[in-house]
Amino acid sequence: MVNLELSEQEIIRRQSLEELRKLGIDPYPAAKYEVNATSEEILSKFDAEKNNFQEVSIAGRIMGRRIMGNASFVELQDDKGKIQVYFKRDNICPDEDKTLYNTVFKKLLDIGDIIGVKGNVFITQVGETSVNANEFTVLSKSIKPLPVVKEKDGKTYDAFTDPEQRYRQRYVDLIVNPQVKDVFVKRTKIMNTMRDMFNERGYLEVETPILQPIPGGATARPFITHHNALDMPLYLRIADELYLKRLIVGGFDGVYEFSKDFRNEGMDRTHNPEFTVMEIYVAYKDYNWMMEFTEEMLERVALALHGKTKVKIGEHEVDFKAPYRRLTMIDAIKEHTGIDITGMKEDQLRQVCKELNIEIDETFGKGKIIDEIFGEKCEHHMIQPTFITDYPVEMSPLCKKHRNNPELTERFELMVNGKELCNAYTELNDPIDQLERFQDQLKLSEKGDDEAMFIDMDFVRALEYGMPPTSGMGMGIDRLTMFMTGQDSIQDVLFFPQMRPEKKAQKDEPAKYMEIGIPEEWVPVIQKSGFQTVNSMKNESPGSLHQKLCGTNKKHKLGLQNPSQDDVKTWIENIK
RNA sequence: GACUCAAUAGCUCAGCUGGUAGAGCACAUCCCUUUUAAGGAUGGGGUCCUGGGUUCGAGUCCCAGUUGGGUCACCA
Repeated sequence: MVNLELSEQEIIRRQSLEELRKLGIDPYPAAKYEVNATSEEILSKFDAEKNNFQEVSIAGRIMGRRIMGNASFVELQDDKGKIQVYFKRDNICPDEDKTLYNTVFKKLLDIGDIIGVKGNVFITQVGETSVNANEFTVLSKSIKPLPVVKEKDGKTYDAFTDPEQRYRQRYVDLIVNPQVKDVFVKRTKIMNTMRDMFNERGYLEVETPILQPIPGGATARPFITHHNALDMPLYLRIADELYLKRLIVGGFDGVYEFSKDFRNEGMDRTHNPEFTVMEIYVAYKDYNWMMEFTEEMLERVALALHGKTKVKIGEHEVDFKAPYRRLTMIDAIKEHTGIDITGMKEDQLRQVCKELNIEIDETFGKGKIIDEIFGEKCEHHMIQPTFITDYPVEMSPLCKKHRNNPELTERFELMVNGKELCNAYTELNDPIDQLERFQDQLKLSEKGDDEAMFIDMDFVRALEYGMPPTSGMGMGIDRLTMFMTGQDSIQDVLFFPQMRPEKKAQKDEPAKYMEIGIPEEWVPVIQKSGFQTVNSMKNESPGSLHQKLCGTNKKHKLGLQNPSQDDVKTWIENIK
């Protein structure tokens, strides 16, 4: 019996699957398939005069077919791209038996199937490099139809564009939208370029705990989980800073980690609950050194990706060529508001906010107010890479005080395209100062600031043993990838962005139908007729329900013996 | 979290002022023995997101919900 939940095309493909088996062809063979060329290699290196690629073996997914009697053209897509394959009946079937071409190829294969092809490369009359197939092998039958996207001269027809489906079913997105693949290839290239540079300098890639008893190193609401054996709460890390600095204490002079961090906060175009940050710590350096290191790194990444330092981000062209402009936070505020906040007290800063029409909270400390002014009035102006330096001490509890001004810290953030891209310090290594700063955070927390940092006494103890002067930097990899690939949503640089679970339509189990006397084989028919639950039939008239069921039976040629009207009447009466 | 837009065939989308659900691609059957999104003909395919309401009658109007997008807020 046919499955009523399947669409017509799915049913046909399942039938093809059976037909293949009947012909002795395994639609899901176990054996490896030897591949000796990719579409990309063939298209870029084939030379008719050299007559190379005369015994190629390629494999991929059928993305389009043009069947014309005893000759056909297939678009075959592999990891690197697409190539046309020419199927000629008498090539595939040199003998009398033409089944392989007429039945297997023409009728039983579909768009979406994965096949292997052996043949020789040639150029068609129209001038397209193609593989002339001598034999083909079914490698995997696809029983769900793929969205068909066609293109001609760079113009795309019927593109698969629904964001919800693209993110939920990324595999489909990757198959039919090849440019999506490119973003993720670039993402990996970005990380590899950084990794290469760090390794060349002898810094060590390390791994630190994701499950942490104290979520430190940043201010953010963490995810909380529970360890059964220890019977204690654990937090998913919001940063790896405190662990990496412990490693600097331990004697590594340079450590870095590409770390998945988790923050239990809102989601939008630039925030996903889990995201990737690269953090690096280098001993005997300060934040001035780190600025040079950072601009060198970004220049190198841009060059590796694009071969040039200029990158188009939205409507702007951003140049990652070092050096970048350096501007203190106070100067940035002066530049964009005309107000010099140097040396102002909290109440004066609140007055400034009032004048500038910036809303602030009662609980805000001095540092947070300054940050608010900067965020409101300056941040979005910083299109070209700009280092903003010297943040107020209150908002940087892990950062060393400025060598010339104890109100400030030796911290910088790099702003690109109006957004923060990275954050770096001359690290605080004075254990007594560190403890005091943690205690100040506690006071902020008592004042009502729910994002103030937790105190990590073990980290303080580590500093008490002595940490060399160190500079550290953290960079959002998702955001960097967005910039470097011109995507304006974080969902487009994550393979599997977080989504609400798909809702399944509520449906009663067959047993519930059988309780009121309905034979099991009629349950799918009833559900197909629109009654997903027993209760939904309650107010239906027996005559109408009877007609609908018989109709479904007939329409789908199920061949079931129809129930009598009295049967149906009894069923409805049995519903409680 | 607020506001706003959207959800119709496997995919992309029409569907007016409420009156039997439409197209292109895909699919099937046949013809054609064939070259570039596309040869021709015919045909099948629908829980119009879900649940209520108004109405003689709802894809369409109203209310509530679900999911997604956008803007804002929160948030580094």
